[in-house]
Amino acid sequence: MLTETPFQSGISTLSFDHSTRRVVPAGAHALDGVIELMGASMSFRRNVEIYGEQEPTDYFYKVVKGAVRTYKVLIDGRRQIGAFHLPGEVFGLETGEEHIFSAEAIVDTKILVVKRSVMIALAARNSEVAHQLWTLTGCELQRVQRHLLLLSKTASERVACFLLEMAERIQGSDGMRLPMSRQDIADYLGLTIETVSRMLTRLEKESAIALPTCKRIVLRDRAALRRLLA
Amino acid sequence: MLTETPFQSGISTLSFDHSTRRVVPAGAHALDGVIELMGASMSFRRNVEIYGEQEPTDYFYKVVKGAVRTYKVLIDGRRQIGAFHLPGEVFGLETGEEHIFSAEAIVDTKILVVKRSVMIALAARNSEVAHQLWTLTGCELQRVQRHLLLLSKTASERVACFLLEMAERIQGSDGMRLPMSRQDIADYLGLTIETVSRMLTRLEKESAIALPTCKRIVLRDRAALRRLLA
DNA sequence: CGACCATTTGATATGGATCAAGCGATGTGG
DNA sequence: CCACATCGCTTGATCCATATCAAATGGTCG
Repeated sequence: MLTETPFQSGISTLSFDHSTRRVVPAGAHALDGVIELMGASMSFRRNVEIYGEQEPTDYFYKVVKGAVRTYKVLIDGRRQIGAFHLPGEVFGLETGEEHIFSAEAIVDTKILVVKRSVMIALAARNSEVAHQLWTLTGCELQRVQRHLLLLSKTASERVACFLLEMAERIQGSDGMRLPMSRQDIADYLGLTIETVSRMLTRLEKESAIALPTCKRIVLRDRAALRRLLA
Repeated sequence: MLTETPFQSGISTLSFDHSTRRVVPAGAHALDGVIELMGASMSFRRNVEIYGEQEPTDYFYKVVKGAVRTYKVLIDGRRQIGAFHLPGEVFGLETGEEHIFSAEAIVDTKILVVKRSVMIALAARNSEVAHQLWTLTGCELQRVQRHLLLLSKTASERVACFLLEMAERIQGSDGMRLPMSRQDIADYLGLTIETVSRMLTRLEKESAIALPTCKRIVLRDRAALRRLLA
């Protein structure tokens, strides 16, 4: 019942990954490589929409510089942020015909876009690309599942979890500079800005973190934060 | 940089889908077909574990009869249910090396299992299978995203949303028989059993539903339930 | 019938939302 | 360079939806 094509094994060549700036085996980052090679560069100013919900899922995206939020506005006006995407990350990997979430630039942002149809055609001919399309989607699935678990925790646990997650993704010797506002954080965590602010203040009083400015956060006691991860 | 294999198009043959009991084009349900043809049948009694979290993701599963819940127990002892899987549905489609959630039979359940490595090898040779592996994972991603949005709603909205979702998946002329307990529903919706029970009672008082027995639920006014979907 | 477990119902407590005010950073024009 | 306006953040007071605790009811199986 299955049509067969010659089995594909091994790695045939090398390529340069512009996001990690290293030469890597083609295939190890085949999809990333495709985006780097074939992607069109686009720039979006702060708060500008990249795509809207219900628009056709015509492209895959990769953040080069800046930060992106995906979100959905509920009927009652509240906004749920689905994800933050930082430089090097691929987003827009949906299999449905239409986007479920909207995407906006949080700050001035540069992204690469590749036509979805091109990538799918490529995946049909190249099992390495197909495998990676699947793997990336699986990673996104894991991320959303972790986000789901986050929403069943208390406010302080959510904030601690968010800080540890961001610290892993934003490198910085003297703490990290968050690109997103308190409202963005609140809408990601399913809390209000007031609650987020109160929890940050509490963590600062407990010396778990320091807040030199409101966007810059230093994790002073990661163990204390991890103890909050219910 | 990409190794190429002959492009694969069209549908070459037909197959019988045992879950839908219809002859379908191979490829249209290629992955399902593989599971039906190659899957090993297994039976699990009510409340028996199918796999545990942190166990290696060695298999893909398809429910034949019964119902399955996937869940994670948090440090504080609370349980978050990630999904309910009903007959005909594929689960265990994770790309990571280890399961993030555990899976248990809700009632006496029959499932088909296929080795993950076999399916991945097949996907490497057959782009139709690869595409479907991706598509199914994408559907699961959508499902989890909808679940995430559910958790940002009020208690009555969550319950209404759950009932409409289940009604679409469980056919039954005179209402549906839910396989899961109130505790399962509560842990899926991030509520307590008391709150779930109260919301059901309220919906019954408002004539939106009827509760002939506690497991059997009749949707009497779907429009009223839909009005609750914030 | 009686025991057991799941569900419902009732009374009270509480975490986070809401409403409201104050504070601090950033930018603009004089 | 400073006064002032603006916007985002923090802090305080109160309220409410849902959790928690407790008891009654109902359904199932020996």
